[in-house]
Amino acid sequence: MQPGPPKFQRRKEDRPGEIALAALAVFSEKGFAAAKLDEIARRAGVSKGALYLYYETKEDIFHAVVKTAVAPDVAVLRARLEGFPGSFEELLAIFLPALAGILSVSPVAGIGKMVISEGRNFPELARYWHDELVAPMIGLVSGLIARAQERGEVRLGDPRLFAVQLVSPFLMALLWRETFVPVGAEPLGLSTLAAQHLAVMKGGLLTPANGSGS
Amino acid sequence: MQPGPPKFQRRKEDRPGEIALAALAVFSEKGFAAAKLDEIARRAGVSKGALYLYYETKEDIFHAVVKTAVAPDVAVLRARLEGFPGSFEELLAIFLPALAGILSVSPVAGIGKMVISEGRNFPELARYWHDELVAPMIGLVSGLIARAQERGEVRLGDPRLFAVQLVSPFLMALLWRETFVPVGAEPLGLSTLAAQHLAVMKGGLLTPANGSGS
DNA sequence: TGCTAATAACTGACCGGTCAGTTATTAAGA
DNA sequence: TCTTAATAACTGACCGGTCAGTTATTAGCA
Repeated sequence: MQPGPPKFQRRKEDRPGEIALAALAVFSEKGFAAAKLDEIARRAGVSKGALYLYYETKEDIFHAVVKTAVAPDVAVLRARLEGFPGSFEELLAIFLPALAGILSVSPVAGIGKMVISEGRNFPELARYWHDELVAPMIGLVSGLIARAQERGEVRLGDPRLFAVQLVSPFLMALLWRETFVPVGAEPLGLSTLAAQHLAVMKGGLLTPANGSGS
Repeated sequence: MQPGPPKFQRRKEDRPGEIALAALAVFSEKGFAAAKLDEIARRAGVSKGALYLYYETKEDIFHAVVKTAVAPDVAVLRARLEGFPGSFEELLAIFLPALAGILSVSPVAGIGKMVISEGRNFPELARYWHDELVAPMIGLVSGLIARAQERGEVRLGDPRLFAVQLVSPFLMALLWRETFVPVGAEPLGLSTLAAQHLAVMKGGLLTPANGSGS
């Protein structure tokens, strides 16, 4: 009887991370409900039963995915914004291209789309995402806008809605890419969009003293 | 044996419309995959089997929903845009609030979110929606922008991306309402958003000769 | 160093519930 | 009476979660 290659190895340390990585891919591609645990297990190189050695439920796996794959990107963006020293116009010139860059690369895109897709049927997912990521980011950006308004750099208006105006084109570009490009639509150029959006926001959001002078 | 009220009535003419109406509600609430035919049938006041007297498959029912519930709204908007006589600035002042109004009321919102949600797993849905509604509308708006650019009313840049900038805040507001408001987030005021977005777009999208003068 | 007992990481067949779609049957309506 | 709209019971595929059994790995002992 040849021993042959072993059927599996015991790698307790690595499994959770590998499972979360595989789950990120499958969740991004299929969405939460349509993601099959069998496929996550297959891609992670383990059996389905092994998933339950490290995680309680499917939702538990999702939370792990968010923590390991999304939170770091957000933390970086957050740190960059919080400590920014320059004017609001300079902040915009940094922030918009940075956002475009992150969305091009980071798994935030796929997971974010998933939350939108499945939020209705899995409220825990929506609540977690909102409380942990969306609300703090919107609050941060709104605060920056409010302070710029006090300094007279930004026109009057609801800072929260200005924040929506700032980020929404990128959200739409992301959804466009995930939804319509696969069925033949022309992609939206993220970097061009960032540049163009920056120009328009400078002209429309900043007060004349600041906005026209660049 | 009392005859009692009849167990059902034969209403061949009305059934398809009633089923489509019930399906619209269920699809909007649950999304395509999670919408159960049993529930659609129950709300339409028929048995599940009756659905199959009038429609071939679940996807077939969805196509009926789009045709009967969404297309009319889009046609109205389209007609209003195509025949608009005034300047681009005047067009904006009509178009943005009109868009906000339609999204507040029409089932386009729910169905649109559904297409985004399920597009990945049901490409037919995404293709149909894109080809029938999204692409024509984007093309129409882009065309209007391009003509305004030729007249010198709008700044230079990719008209398609300008169109994205114009409509994306409303898309985001809609997704916000459907995704995060149910789990406790503060709603975004659609009409305030329209007014604020109009002001910013006037300042940033129109050329100085046109934009500053209102 | 080699042999064996003990441990626990891992497997994969299975179960219960769900749901799109089917069909045998009934009864409304002309 | 006859046609057919409509019902209600049914089928079969699918999938999250379980668990009895298997095997890689380590510890104990000579």
